[in-house]
Amino acid sequence: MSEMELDNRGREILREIIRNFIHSGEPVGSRTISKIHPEGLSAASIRNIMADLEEMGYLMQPHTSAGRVPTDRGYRYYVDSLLTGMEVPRSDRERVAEAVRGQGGLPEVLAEISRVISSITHQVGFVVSPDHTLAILKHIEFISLGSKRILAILVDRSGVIHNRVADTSEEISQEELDKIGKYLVSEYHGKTLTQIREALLQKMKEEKARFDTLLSRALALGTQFLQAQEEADQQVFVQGTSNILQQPDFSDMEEMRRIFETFEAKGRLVKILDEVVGSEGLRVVIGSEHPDPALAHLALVVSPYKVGDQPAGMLGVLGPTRMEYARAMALVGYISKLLSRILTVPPS
Amino acid sequence: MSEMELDNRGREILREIIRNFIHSGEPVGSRTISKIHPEGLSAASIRNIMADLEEMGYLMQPHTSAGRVPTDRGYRYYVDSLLTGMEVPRSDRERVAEAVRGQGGLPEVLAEISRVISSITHQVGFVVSPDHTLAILKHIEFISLGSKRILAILVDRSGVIHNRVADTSEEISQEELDKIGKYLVSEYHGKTLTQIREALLQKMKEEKARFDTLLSRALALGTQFLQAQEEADQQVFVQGTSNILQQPDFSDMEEMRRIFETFEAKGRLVKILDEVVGSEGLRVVIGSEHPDPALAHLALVVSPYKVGDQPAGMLGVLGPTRMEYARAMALVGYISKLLSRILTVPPS
DNA sequence: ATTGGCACTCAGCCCTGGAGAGTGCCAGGA
DNA sequence: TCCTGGCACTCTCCAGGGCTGAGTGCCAAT
Repeated sequence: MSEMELDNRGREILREIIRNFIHSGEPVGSRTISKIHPEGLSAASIRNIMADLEEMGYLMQPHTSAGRVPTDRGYRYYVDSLLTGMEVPRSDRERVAEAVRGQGGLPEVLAEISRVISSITHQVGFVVSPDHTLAILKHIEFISLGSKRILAILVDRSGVIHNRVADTSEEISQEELDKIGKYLVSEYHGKTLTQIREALLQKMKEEKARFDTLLSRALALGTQFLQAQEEADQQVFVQGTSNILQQPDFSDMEEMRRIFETFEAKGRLVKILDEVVGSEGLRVVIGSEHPDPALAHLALVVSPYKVGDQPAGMLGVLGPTRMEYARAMALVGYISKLLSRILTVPPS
Repeated sequence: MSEMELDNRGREILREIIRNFIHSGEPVGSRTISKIHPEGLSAASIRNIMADLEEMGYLMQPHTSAGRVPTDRGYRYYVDSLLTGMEVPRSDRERVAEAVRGQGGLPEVLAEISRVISSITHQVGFVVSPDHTLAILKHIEFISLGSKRILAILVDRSGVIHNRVADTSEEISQEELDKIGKYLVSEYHGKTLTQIREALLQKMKEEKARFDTLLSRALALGTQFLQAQEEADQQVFVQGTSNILQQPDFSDMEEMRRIFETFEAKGRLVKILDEVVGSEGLRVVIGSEHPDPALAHLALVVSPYKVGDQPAGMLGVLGPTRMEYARAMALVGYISKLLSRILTVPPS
């Protein structure tokens, strides 16, 4: 094996080194691997291979006389090519099931899921709530709060409740509001919010000339609230941030502070996640691969989940690059599939 | 001045020491104070006074040859007797006003307030949302989500929206639900949720014998949801946790972890706050005075706010005991009064 | 190609000694 | 009686030096 490609033995050694490091957190030396190695290579031979792996950028030494530590590139190779698939243990599946079965609306369930992820992996778990615009209209209701303030309550097919307050230019009576609500439901029941908004805009153009005040008000009100809804931030549930502090890998307070700041600024977090997550399938982002430097020493395992056939939200795990990738990936994959199923075919 | 009581000069010195320590974070020595002191006492005299203050438990030395540091008792005395009242600067008042004026419902405003508190004090800011049970009914609506699942939406007089999903024992049609909602509103509009619940329970006893299904269902449904509502956790908005990490006062990771855990477990946090907050007025809890050991090195400035004449929620600041008490107290007091006013006379 | 051997490097630890900050106490002065 | 200057003392902090243990890189032998 020279500098070009990784032969089979090199891969085996690399895997063993990373596995070891993930569990111990200590730089791993040639002797350690030599003892484990099935074919019984001597420490000296391992050293040669290690030197090669280092040259290729998969490993590095914290200092001259220490063992080796994986680089981000090393983890990347490990995740892409060395990882053996893993089942989610039965006990974990049960904990997830329990969280999903829980009482309360979707927000409560998502919060509970983030809690379970955090608790199983001992890392930071997160769930980003589904995109509102994909919600399918089931019921809409307008309630006058007095003097031109109107509250809109919208229920989607899976029982998620969206609400929004806005001001209108003119006073509208409660009866009229009821009628407008009924009209919108009867007309657009079963459509997604985006579809409805488009349909309303279309109709507004067509009907402009006419003077059916009820209808025009319905259109105005509907578009106004759907617009607001689209702009509303997605909710983010983050749990287990204190786990990050446990990790001995971190000692730099200033960096730590920036990480916590990122967790707190939910909007920024979603943006970062949006940048890296695809429309399909699980992604792993490791250390320096992150677009945001605040996460430069963290690894992210994230997967989108769907509502119907549209990607709607995402969930995952954040932790130090020294992370049990296999476990985290299995869990995140499992939950994202489960959640997609639940949201697509609503319970009952 | 001997061991018994603090004479005027002792108080002056103590105040100066604490002021100094709050700003520098370094143990303060006799020379430093001697230089500041208006009456021009020598360092040696200051030392004698310091020794007395230490004996009385207001100060301590981290080690023999260091300056003095306030004890929790010292801070307590400072807060109770040495603090000169302070105005909230105009610029801060404006930032608060802006947060309150913001678009969106109450939750958004409260979240924004916690953010402003954190940003002004550079500490952790928090707001606990008002107790649901004090809300005054304006509108209630039941929506069937199919197969015995029912969503209740309740709007109170200040425009806050509460919603809750629950299962019923038998299917109820949407028309019936509408009727039930209308009935409850017409009957109990303007009452608080607690009052309503009691009235309903009362009525249930009386009407037990009769067989008006609509009425009995209304009663059952109403009590069920109001019950659930009372049990619902109060929301807590916590912001600026990362500021805690900036503080050089903390270095013990394990303790830090426990603090962050406490911030994350909102329920536990509310319980702790409930224990210390009174029904009226601002409270300061310093270090070891805390009932919960997790906060043993933190200081808390907290005040309840009211809806009408009932204490409803609370808000405040959490930070190291080395905190700018005057500023924090002024700000928390100011905001709590402002919030009480807003919630009592809702912005039309 | 693999291995045992050997020299080398470096973090971690403990010890030491000097500098600096601050104290406690004492004796002299208003 | 209270205040103050002076002085010895204590203790942290830091830098330097020596030792140990872990682990490496390289070389010559198999």
